[in-house]
Amino acid sequence: MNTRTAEAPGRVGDVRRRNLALVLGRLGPEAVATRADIAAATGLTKASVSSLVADLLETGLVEELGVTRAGERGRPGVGLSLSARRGALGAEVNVDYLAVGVVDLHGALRFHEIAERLNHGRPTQEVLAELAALTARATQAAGAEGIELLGGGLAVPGLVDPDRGRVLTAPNLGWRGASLGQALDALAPGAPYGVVLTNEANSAALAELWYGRGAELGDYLYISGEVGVGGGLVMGSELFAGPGGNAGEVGHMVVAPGGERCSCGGRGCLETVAGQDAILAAAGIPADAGESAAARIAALASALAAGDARALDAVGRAGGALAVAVVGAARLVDLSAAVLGGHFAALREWIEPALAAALDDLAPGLLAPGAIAFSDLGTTAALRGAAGAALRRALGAPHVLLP
Amino acid sequence: MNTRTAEAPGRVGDVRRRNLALVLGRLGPEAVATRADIAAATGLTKASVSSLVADLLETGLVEELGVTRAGERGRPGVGLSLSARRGALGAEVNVDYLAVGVVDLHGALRFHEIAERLNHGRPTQEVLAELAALTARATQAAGAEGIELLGGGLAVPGLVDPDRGRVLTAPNLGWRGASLGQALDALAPGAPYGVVLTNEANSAALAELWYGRGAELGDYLYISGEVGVGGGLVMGSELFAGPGGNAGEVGHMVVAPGGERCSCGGRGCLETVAGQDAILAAAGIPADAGESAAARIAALASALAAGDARALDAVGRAGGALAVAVVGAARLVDLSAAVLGGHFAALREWIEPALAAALDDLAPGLLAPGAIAFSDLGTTAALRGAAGAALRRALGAPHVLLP
DNA sequence: TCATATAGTTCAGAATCCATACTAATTCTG
DNA sequence: CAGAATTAGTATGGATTCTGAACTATATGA
Repeated sequence: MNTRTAEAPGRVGDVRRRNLALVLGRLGPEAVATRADIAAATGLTKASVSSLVADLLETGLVEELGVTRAGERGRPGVGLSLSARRGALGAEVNVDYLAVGVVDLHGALRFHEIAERLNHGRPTQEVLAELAALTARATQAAGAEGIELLGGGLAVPGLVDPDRGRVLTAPNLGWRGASLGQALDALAPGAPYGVVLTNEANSAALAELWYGRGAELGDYLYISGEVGVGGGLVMGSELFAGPGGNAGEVGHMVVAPGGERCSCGGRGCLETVAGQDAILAAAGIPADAGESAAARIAALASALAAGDARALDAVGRAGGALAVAVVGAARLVDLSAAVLGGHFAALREWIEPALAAALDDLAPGLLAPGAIAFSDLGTTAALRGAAGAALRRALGAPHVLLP
Repeated sequence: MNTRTAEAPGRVGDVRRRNLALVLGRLGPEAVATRADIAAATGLTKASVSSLVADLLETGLVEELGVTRAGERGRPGVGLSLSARRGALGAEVNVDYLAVGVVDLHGALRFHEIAERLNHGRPTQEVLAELAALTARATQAAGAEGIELLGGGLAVPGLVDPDRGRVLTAPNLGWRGASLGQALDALAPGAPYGVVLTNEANSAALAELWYGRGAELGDYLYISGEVGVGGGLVMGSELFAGPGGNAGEVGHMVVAPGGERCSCGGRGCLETVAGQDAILAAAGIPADAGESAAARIAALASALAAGDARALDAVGRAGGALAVAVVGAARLVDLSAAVLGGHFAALREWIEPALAAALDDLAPGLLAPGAIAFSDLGTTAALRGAAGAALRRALGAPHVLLP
């Protein structure tokens, strides 16, 4: 490697870019603050804040709300807040559905549409064309509500190269080396921050941070149970992407050294114990052609509720395997919590005790009680995360909206 | 958590601080460049580089070497290089020795002294007093060679809080909650960048990056085999410390879910299979009171060379356990290499094939051939890393040396 | 010896922040 | 109810540091 990163030189203007983002950060989602509040919180002078806010108002990201009723002495301040009239598009291609949505700067999901489709094996172009029709409706709906789209994100269940807009490999879709290129930006035409390709589990991990259980947990590992088992690491309120951008691949951590062979060629991967197919097979739920994954998980839940021994054993082993991965993450990168989504959230009632018991055996006291949370976001997680990432791009670089 | 980190506002002067460090980065260890080279490489104008270099010359971190013989047309440039007359102190307290050294800005170990001591259970104050005597000799030797010390680092085998100068827990020394405070800075009196407390494995991981096998590998997991098994993550040419500063604790990743109970209270930790005591016990090497760890490892090597079945099995299992941890790290944080130090390096001949075979079984193709390296730094690793970290502090913040 | 090429310096102009002084709008007090 | 006190926000001048263009310095080559 030895990539001596040719860092860009610092210019005088960089200071302003940084401070613009700093001020925006103080407004956060839905938070209202006056110029004086911001000056006190950031350490900038009132004069600088005034100047910065003037620029931010011009971008349209920030709105004045009028005088705040302080009830105290002195001139009341003017409330500032992120504008709910700016938003971003989120889209997801998953194995059994397409989904799109629009999220505004207050974090509200202002539009949402989901289309059940079995996408495995369908040609990339065909899927994208259908997705474009959905996003066109989303864009129109946003326009009707007075929302201007800043950018967008597309989440897919696989490894991606966001810089080149390529899906490197998405085994559960049957995609490999698909270049999306212009088709990506066409999902949100004219949006100043463009459309970025992301990994579905990574997006869901971020959605948990911004719109779910993540904020209260701090730094955590998100594990998504879908056909595959994916994940994302959130540290310091950011996704940790890793040197090559593929961090969080918990599905292929080794949790059972002498275990079964995995589709990845390895052995004893988490996916071979806790993946959808693995759990369902171990529980003896038959694979019915054409039946959706959600339906099979529901059947498993029924079996568990009825006390079926095979099912209970399968889910218990999945919980134990998750514990091995969670301990590994806690030790290796010093995480203190985990959030489980996908079928793990659906099977919470049975996964949770098994996981807790295994944690207590493998590393007692490592995680605080309550450190394992379960996602409430369901199928909107990935698209909310993808849209949220676009919004963060805007909040992190507001200067591109200035002349 | 939700620690909305009160980021400092950007000031105009920050630009210069950043650019000073940027120029220093171009000089790197031993690299020679002219002002024009630096301007071309960084994107700064010649005017800015001249001004920045003038400041850096004043700090003493940089020296002019005189005219470079270009042999080409035009005025020859003046070579610039980091000064070998600036250095930092490195010190290590380990279970069976104390060690100190002085490393200069060219990366050369200019002084080195090691004192064999069995430190387990000795009072902190007593050990520090003895260490201070060693560092006093190191400081004097540095002065005699014309080296000015910028700062220092002290590495200990345990969890530390660098900000407060506290050893939280160092089980193998029997230290717990020891506040070093002023004793730390007293190791390098008057050094402008102070003395920082670090974890021994983390320091060794960095030493590998700066002075060992790390630069060629890029991003890697360092695993140190000592009485305990420690580690450090190096990504993007930096140590990844994790949210709480305790990342890299590979010794207690779970590698054998049904395995033995560990001293940490958990079960199946890497340390229970690959720690010094675990390997020696499994190999049937008796624990002789007063005998140094190095001697026992040597005895194990003899047994291995003689083909002793118990010894071979013990080391083989350690290699397999290491593979589980390495795969976990590769998946979770997208690392592509590992460096093994301590007794793993001493037992390389037997560890290496076992590890390679296990990797091929658990995750074939994940790591490139040659991705597993073994350290050559021996007992100097931690102190070189601790000194190197002090030098990097200086190179990253040269402005503190200016009036 | 002079043209050409490259290294490095000088200086004016622009961007930006801070400190200070100012204006604006509200509550409190006599 | 008028003026003092308090807080919000704006305007202005000075300091820092970058860029760009013009300049000086020192080499090679014809």
